[in-house]
Amino acid sequence: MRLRKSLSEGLSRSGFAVDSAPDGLTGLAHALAIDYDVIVLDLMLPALDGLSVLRQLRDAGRSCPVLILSARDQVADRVHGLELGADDYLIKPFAFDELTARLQALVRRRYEQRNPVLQLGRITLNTALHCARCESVELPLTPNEIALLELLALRRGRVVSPSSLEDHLYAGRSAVTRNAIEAHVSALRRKLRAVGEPDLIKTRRGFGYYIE
Amino acid sequence: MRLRKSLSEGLSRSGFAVDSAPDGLTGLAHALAIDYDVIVLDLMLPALDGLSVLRQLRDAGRSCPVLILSARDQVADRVHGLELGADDYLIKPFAFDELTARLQALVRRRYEQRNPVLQLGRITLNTALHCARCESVELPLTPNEIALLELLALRRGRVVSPSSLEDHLYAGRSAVTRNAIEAHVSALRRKLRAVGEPDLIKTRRGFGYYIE
DNA sequence: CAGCATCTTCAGCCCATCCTCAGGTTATCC
DNA sequence: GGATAACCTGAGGATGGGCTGAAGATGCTG
Repeated sequence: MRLRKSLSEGLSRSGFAVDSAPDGLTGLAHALAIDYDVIVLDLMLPALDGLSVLRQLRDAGRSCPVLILSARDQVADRVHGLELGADDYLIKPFAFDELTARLQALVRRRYEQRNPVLQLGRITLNTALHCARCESVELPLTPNEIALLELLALRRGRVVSPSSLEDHLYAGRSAVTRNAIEAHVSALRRKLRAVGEPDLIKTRRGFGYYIE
Repeated sequence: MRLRKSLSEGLSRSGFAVDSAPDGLTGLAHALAIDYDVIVLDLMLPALDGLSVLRQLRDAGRSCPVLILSARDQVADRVHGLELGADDYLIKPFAFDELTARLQALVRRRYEQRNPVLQLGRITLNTALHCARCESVELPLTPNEIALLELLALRRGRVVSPSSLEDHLYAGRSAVTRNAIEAHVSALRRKLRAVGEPDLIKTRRGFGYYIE
């Protein structure tokens, strides 16, 4: 395909080390074998379409940043791609400079560990869309509840103190009772319990809350 | 510049491996190329001022700890620096010991963030989760007991005085009997004994407690 | 302005945790 | 080896941290 060849050459000239694959199946195989800094994924692919590649990549637990290339009329697919955990997209035809700029941004972001999709047990948390799903059922969380869940998820494996949670939820604004955080955690837990994840958020008495 | 040279030499003598740069531009280049443990940043620099160096460093996603050196009248800059993500600051002129102490604190904090797990004999202590395990069995420690264990573990190899332990456990709050610490050590030892580590915490009569 | 969703506070409950006391044990010093 | 101070430890009442349901406060939307 002409686009693939010219992309490869252009990106190489821009300083990227490029691997390219002629179809979805080989691409997926590469992506599973090698931990790339970033993946450019065309939605129109032979052998296995782009969205399936993305889904299988994410199902395998890979968090590598993915930029989708789509035609102007593939709006639904694009949205679907973002929900599946794509990180960015470009509409064909695009300016080459735009592509390199976005790829660089994605690579940079990767090192800040900001993959927007986090898997927490059976819960999938998308920090870009600010929504949480349990096996494709969306949880009806309020803004503060989502914010809490994201704060804990992004720091998973560490205990987060209530005061730190306060700082992030009410950045600078008026002081609230310590109980406000507790109330939100309580509500959040109730909703998690309803979908069968009662122990996602744990308490470490005297220190704060944590996940995992 | 005299300050730079004497700082370099002093820190080297104190056991730090030091790189130094004559101006902001070279400093930034070094900082982007190498993942330093900690950066000492003078706000008054030729070629590129300290705050710009800091901003560009953070924009590039680098989280390396930064200690700012500023003159007494640069209050606004100092505040701005902390907002940009500096971790500590010192006002010139400063005591050299103060600098090394703070740098060590920053390095230790960074180390703890990256590697929050300490191994003490058969006990694994996770300072991020504030929990202790003995061969994957979690010890049922109370907040004060965990805090005590962490304090001793992070200073292992040196004796920690009861008053220093008090300071950390009851930061500023009401004074308690000296016996309170003893009681907690006692409880902690009992739980360690129960998993077969009876001699982890030792007493140096007249000075305090220590590990190892 | 009414209706709705969300946020915050209140109050009460439960129970893990704390601190102190009192008496026992060990090290240190002469 | 005995006196003394430092340290240890078990027990129990008091404390307060954390949870939760309900209700008032706030703010957004149509």
